[in-house]
Amino acid sequence: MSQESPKRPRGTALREQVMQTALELFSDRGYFNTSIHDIRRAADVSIGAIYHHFGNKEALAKALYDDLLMHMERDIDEACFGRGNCADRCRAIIARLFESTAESPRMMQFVLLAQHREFLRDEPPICSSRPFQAMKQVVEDGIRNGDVRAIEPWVAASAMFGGALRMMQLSLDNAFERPLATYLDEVFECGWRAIRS
Amino acid sequence: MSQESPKRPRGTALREQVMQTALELFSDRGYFNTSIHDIRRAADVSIGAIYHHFGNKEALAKALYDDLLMHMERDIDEACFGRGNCADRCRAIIARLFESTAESPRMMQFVLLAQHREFLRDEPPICSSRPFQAMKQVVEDGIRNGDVRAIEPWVAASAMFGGALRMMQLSLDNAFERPLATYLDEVFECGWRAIRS
DNA sequence: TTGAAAAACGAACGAACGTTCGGTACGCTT
DNA sequence: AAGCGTACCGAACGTTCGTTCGTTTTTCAA
Repeated sequence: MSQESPKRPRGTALREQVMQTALELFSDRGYFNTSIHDIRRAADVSIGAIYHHFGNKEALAKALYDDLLMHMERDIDEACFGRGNCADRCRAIIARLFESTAESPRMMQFVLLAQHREFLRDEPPICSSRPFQAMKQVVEDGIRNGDVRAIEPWVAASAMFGGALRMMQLSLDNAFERPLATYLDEVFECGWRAIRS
Repeated sequence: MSQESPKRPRGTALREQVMQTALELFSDRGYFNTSIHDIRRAADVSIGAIYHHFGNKEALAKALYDDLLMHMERDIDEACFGRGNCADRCRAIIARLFESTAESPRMMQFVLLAQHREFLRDEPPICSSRPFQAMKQVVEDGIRNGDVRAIEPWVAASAMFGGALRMMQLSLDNAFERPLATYLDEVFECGWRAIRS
């Protein structure tokens, strides 16, 4: 009988414990204001365990970043699934992003604001990561079948999702009193008016 | 006779020398990857001089940040000057921001991407800084006199300028081959369609 | 039961960092 | 000339950080 001790998580459990703690500290105080010793203390694990699982501090951040990007990509894929229409897809993507921002603000904070290139030096810019490429692809498909005006795809993607992303940042900065989701209709309407044909 | 030595700048000249060097290093490698000793070496000044003028590292960053925000605010004010029309103002603001991004990419990088709250802990979020408030104000005026649809001001401002700001970030990440300015017409057109009545 | 690999532990280390401080150089007033 | 304040200098300091590594504990197949 293999029991997972709540006090001293072993194996995969410890790995996830460390990653979750690291996410909290990194997004609250920033990567450089968080030491391995801080993570050790907050996660109640040993220095050795962290280095056993991740190798070094930068690799821990990279593992976290990859994990969060994967989640975000899955969210976007799920939002598109079963929707053929460009407008429907865009709306579903924004809705999903808004939900994630409300439910897991730290995750969004890390992905959007992490300024990851300051500590992941050779990581490509976030605009070329899979989830953002997928968003651009949806708009490009819209241009191809005529739902969207024939404009530069970068411009179209920025116009469609730029406002929504800004609203997410503002929400993370606590600029709003109402929940982010209550702005969904207006935000989508603006983005769609910007690019529809 | 007071002569300004080019080799060993004195007074204000040294101060600006340090700030310019700090901007280069901070925006190239990031605040935490740049040590005071790095700045000392690159600016060819002494440690003592830096501390004499700025007090400490964080205060140097703050001085830089305030200076750049002031520049940006002046840019926006100048763009609006003499233009009463909301659309004209918005277009002029985006044009000016695009110019600044092309001319002083490091300045824009620092202001937009610096993730300044990671090292300026008690600085308010950038969305509440003067230049961004000014952009929101232009759109609010547009709503008041009917040029812009009656929607939540935050949504309208994000829709009008969110796409442009995203394009600037993409440009700073070298996502484009063409100069940023060549997208100006399309970017403005998208933003304006999003919010015009 | 045993043995060896994997996981976890944490004291200790060396390098790098931000900052200090005792000092010198210079310009201006008296 | 003398006195004074500002500007500048840089060796040295104390701290913190990421990382190492010898050791202990756990797991599990044989």
